[in-house]
Formats: sequence, C-alpha cells, structure tokens
Amino acid sequence: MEDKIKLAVVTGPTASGKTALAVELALQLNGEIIGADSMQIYKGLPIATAQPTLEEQKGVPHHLIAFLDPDQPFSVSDYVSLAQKTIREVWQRGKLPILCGGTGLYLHSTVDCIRFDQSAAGDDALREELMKQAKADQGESLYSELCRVDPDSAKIIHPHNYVRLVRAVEVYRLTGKTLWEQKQASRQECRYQLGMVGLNYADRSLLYRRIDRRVDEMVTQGLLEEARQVLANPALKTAANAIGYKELRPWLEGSLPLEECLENLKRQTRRYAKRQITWLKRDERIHWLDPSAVDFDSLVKEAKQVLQNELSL
RNA sequence: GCCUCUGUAGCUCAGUCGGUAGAGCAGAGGACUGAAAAUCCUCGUGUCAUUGGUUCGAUUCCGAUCGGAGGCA
Repeated sequence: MEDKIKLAVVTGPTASGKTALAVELALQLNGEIIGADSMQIYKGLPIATAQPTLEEQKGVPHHLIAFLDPDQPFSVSDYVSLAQKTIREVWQRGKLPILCGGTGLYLHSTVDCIRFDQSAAGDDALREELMKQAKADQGESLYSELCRVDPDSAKIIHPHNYVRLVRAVEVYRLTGKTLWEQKQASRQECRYQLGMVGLNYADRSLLYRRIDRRVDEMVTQGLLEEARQVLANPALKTAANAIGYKELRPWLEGSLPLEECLENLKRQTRRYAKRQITWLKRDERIHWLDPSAVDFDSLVKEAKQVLQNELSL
C-alpha cells in the first residue's frame, strides 16, 4: 500500500496570527504554504484580505494566493482540485505541504477529500431564477418542492436560507439526483495523514482587540483606495462581498462618516471571526493553541511538536 | 439660586391605569458539500439611580438625596 501524503494544517479565525506561524513552521520543517482562503485567492485585494506580503513570506513558497483575476468565478470544487494538485506537487518535491487559512468549507473539503460531481456545477441563469422565486414567496414554493423531492435535505435546510435552498433545488433540477445523494456520494477515503493546529484566544476580547487594530492598520496601508477600485468595477462580484469593501460603500457614496463605516467594518470582522471559530471547533482533529498564553517562539515550538507527533516527522 | 424634563439590559429606548419588565442594536451559541469574508437559525433577570413614605404589595404614586439635559435669573 502506498504511503499517505503528510499534510499539515494551520487554521484559526481571522487576525489570530496564522500566517506568521505557518511561515515559521515552513522554515523549520522544510515546508511550502498553500492558502485555504476564499478571498486571498484573488489578485488585486492584498490589503482587505490581509494577504502575506513578500517580506512576511520570508522566502517560503506560497501557493493559491493572489493567483486569480477577481472577475473570475470560483467555487469550492475548483479550490479542492487545485489544492489537491498543489499538495501532491509539493510533496513530490520532497517538501511538507502546509495548508493555511480560515475558510472552513475549503479546508474541510480538501482535508477530507470531498469529491465534487462535475454534472452538478452551478448554473447562473437557473440560480438567478430560483432566487427570484424564493424571494417572491419567502421560500415557500421552493421549500415545498424540496420537501417533495429531497426530504432529507429539507430537514436540515431552513426555508429562509435561500442560498442553500436554491442550491438544493438547483442540484435536483440539473442532475435528477438529490443534494443529499450527492453528499453521500462525495465522501471517499482520505489520502492524507493529517496534523492540524488551530489558533484561538481563550479570552476572545483579545482577538477582538487585534481585529480592531488590524483594521486601523489596513486603512494606513491604503484600504480606502483599494475599496474605491474594487467597488467601482461591477465585474468583481465575489470580491465586492469581501469584508472590507462593502462596509465602506456608504462612506464612498457620502451617506455615512468614515468613522462609522470603520466601526461597522470592525464589527463585521468580529462576527466573521466568531463564525469561523464555530465552524472550526467541531473538527476534533485540530490541536488548539492559545497565542496569548506564550511568546511566539514557544508557540512555534508547541505547534511544531504537534505536527511532528501527528505526522511522524 | 429657582423652574421643567430625565435616570429601566453593555448601548438607545419602550412599558407597568401599583401585582418585580421588553424591543432594536451590541454580545453569545449553533448550522454549513459548487457565491462560504456568503447565507441562515436560536438566545433577553436587570439592586427598573439612592433613600424614606403611602400601601397587603412600589420599578410604577408622593417626598428627599445624588447624577444628566434644558430654561429663567
């Protein structure tokens, strides 16, 4: 039997210090970093998405960061195939692949080798039409349709959650198979030996303070100009969704003072961090470390030890 | 100094014709398989400023005290 690829994972909520830790681990363990972040993949959004600068990368190769034009559509499915290919390449080069990022869906799908059926790819026109229908009657008609064709999914999708409701109906119309069936079929045996570290602050207010500070830094670095450019281009649909741009729109349009927009931006980032924590917490394979408990060198040492144990390095 | 208004959840405020109270925001918890930095669900006990009085019973009525705002001098 062929040996499994060893895969290190560094995750945690936004602003928890993943990047610095991953880079240091890469230096010490002869690794390369593969981003697992749904917004950092795009070019032209360096500030708001907190992409690591060349200086921060310290010569460590980084993959799947700032490689895609921001007007290009992208999905988990695309991410997983790219990530798996990159992981394999890094491994074959004799280096340790280190997956680093905070997008729970991307991480989980990659690490657990979820297989996406190409026939179920999204269809923009159909999706738009279904979304219109959902909004017209608060999701009622679509939800009863889903209850009929895919009761298992209907059980776990709230009728108000149009995005997921629409997707479930869409899958059935497109493929004749239910989303539920697709999910069962998507599971397969995993090819990785995993070592996972997560960063989280025991005292959440510490993380929140870091977030506030980082937003202020982003402004110094030119966030306002970046936002102006992103929002001026209507082709950047996904990017305009990133936290950091849409919150500044009222200021750019002159309807709200900058101070208030920045306050709102900080709040949205805090909430995002909380959602990330919720997502990551349920993965019992993650070894949690608290960056406020020790200095950076000790943190690296602990993380390194976890990886060496789990990956038998 | 006098007069008026005001003090209720972390914040902004509602309310109880006297039977110890509830919204929004903030916050917390959760879900998550092709937009995921998206989307959605659940969660409200707080000396009702302090203190005395009336009352079976006061956060509610009355008095005083202490904050805050405004007006007149």
